[in-house]
Amino acid sequence: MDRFVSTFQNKLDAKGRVSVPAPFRAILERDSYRADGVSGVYCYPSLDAPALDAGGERLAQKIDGLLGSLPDYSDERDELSLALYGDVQVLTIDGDGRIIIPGGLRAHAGLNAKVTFVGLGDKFQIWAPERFEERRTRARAKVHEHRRIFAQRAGTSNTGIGRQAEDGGESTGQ
Amino acid sequence: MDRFVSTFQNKLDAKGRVSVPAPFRAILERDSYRADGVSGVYCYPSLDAPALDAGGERLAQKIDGLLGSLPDYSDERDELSLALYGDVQVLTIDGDGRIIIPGGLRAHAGLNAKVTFVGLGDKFQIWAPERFEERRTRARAKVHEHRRIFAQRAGTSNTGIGRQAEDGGESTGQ
DNA sequence: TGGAAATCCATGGGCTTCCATGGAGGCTGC
DNA sequence: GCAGCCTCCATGGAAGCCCATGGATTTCCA
Repeated sequence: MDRFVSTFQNKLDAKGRVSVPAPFRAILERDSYRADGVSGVYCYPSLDAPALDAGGERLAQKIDGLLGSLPDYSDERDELSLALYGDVQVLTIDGDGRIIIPGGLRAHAGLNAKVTFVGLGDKFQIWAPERFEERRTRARAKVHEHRRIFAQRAGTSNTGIGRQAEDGGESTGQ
Repeated sequence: MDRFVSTFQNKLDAKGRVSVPAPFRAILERDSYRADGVSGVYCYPSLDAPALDAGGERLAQKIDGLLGSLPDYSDERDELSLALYGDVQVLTIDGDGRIIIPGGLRAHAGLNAKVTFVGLGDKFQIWAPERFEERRTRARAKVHEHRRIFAQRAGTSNTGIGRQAEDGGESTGQ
């Protein structure tokens, strides 16, 4: 299955447009349920971070799945879908591979001139670069902390995961 | 499958007309059982909220299914069908994408100058903006309450849903 | 192997279309 | 004849579409 991986930094222009990194775009196209390949990006404020969560059909189905576990037309379901679906926006990718990030979402993530796209497997996130760096530093520290646990679980094999990340090797999309 | 998502705020004019948000309209058209694309909107007072529930063919079929699961001629079924069908109105979308909300429905939802449309997946709701904000806040709180349950159901992967929030960010369509 | 050509991609800008909104008639039924 | 409803038109702003550019990478051929 396709996975969103790696990070990219692109510019947000005066009209609020950003290029979606080409690799992400390719995944989104394959993930579209529409035969015509016209794909949208489901995007909503992250619940746990000043960032945006985004993904394709697969991500949307995941939300469906969560709500599907509640009985149809129960009060509870209505209430939860109001919060989950109500905050979602479907961003369309234009002919040049760009999306427009609406003001509300931009505000939530504190986006300015540049934005960072981070692959997270099933989905990706959109961050303001500064905030992302900060979060990344913290995350690396945590990974380091848990390194031994990973190593144990992973047995002898060496995936490289759980080692220190010091590469700095950004795969900065241009 | 198409989903109603995101929130929009439109004006109710002096004649009681409102534009149905274009994305919702597109879904309704695809969902229409009529080849000509002329679509109606099934609309009725929400059972548990000062709002209106609305949707297309799919929604109507879902209600049929719900009622069909109850025994014929049971009191339960009679009551429920009265509640569900009794107040249903089929609103027609005019050439400019607007509907007229009849007085009874308008009263139930307490609509005035502006109305908020919120997507709930299978259907959407129409709210008075103030009441909507209130409900949205409550709903978000509930999502956080449920975060653990959601995190479990979502499996190992991380949709971000159900984790702790620190935001309060808006994501209002337009 | 080195250099030229082709390709991909992010970015900028202009232009057209869409969409929400306001208002003017016209049809119909009472 | 009047009220309610529907159709049609006008408008401004936003969103989407098309084309141009320039840099980086890859391909290909001499």
